[in-house]
Amino acid sequence: MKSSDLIAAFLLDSLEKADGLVELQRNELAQQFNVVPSQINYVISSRFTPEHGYIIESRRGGGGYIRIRRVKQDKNVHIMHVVNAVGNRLNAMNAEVFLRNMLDYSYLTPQLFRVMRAAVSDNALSAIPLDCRDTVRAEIMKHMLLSVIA
Amino acid sequence: MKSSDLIAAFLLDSLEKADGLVELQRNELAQQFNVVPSQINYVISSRFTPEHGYIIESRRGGGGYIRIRRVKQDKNVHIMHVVNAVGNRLNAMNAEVFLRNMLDYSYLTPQLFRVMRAAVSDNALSAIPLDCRDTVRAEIMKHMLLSVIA
DNA sequence: TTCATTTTGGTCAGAAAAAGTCAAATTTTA
DNA sequence: TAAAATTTGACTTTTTCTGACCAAAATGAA
Repeated sequence: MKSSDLIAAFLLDSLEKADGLVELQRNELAQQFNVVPSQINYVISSRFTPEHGYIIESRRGGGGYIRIRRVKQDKNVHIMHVVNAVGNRLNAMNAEVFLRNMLDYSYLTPQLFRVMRAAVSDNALSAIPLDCRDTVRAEIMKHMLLSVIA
Repeated sequence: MKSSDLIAAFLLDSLEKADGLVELQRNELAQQFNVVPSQINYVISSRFTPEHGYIIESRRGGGGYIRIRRVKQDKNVHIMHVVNAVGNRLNAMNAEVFLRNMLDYSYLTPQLFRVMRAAVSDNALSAIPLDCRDTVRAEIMKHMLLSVIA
């Protein structure tokens, strides 16, 4: 059995027991599974992404941690659907369409709509080179949407 | 739990109870939390700055003190102040600090706070090269804040 | 008053304690 | 065998903690 799978299984189990919220210390966990610390990052970034329904938060320095939060999917199915529909790239026009649609269905308040539109607007993202702007926009959009669910 | 967080929590609690004005003795407080005195300075300068909405006054010599005062401001003024304070670059930690402060003052709803935090988190922006990430973050933050005012 | 002593708080740099990044090397899978 | 997934470790960044030394205010003696 691969280490990554073992670690992922452990984290899934912990999430189950802890009702969707688990906090870990990278070095400690790495030691428990006898792998280098950066492998914890690999496991998380390959299996606990927003697309998989998880939000990651972390802190460095003394007393640092990595926190994994599972977002509920049974409710907010529509929003999850949008998250998946966004995919890897998202242009400004489609972003607007998605947002307006959610506003129309009252999945978003008008204020939330304005803020999210501002965040993914071409104005806000103008410093990003065109070739990766839509990728970044997709990421921001997905993270914002998941935070609404969480 | 980190000492710094414990001390900050204690100070926030004191501020709450004392209606926004608290006065302390550096050495005494350091002793209570079993840290060196300069750590009190660290906690204050990392968490109770003007940007966070606090004013610090102090006096040396016999009967010396450190006074922390929370200042209340008009909502839009405060938000504009944050917009200005953001400047051209903004790292993830300061972003969090600004947002949390606005949340504390009820300038943002908890949901708005979560969404905005998600939008400027390092996770959402990980596709952007490090050397321009903080610039983009600053832009996104400012656009979102302005959309709240508008 | 003047000035030495004591009592505070202030600064800063370095150590320590985490987590993050990236790309090369290896292993697995199709 | 070629592509994808995994493993590893060297290097970076962020945050916290500590201590040595500095500066200012109060106090008391000469």
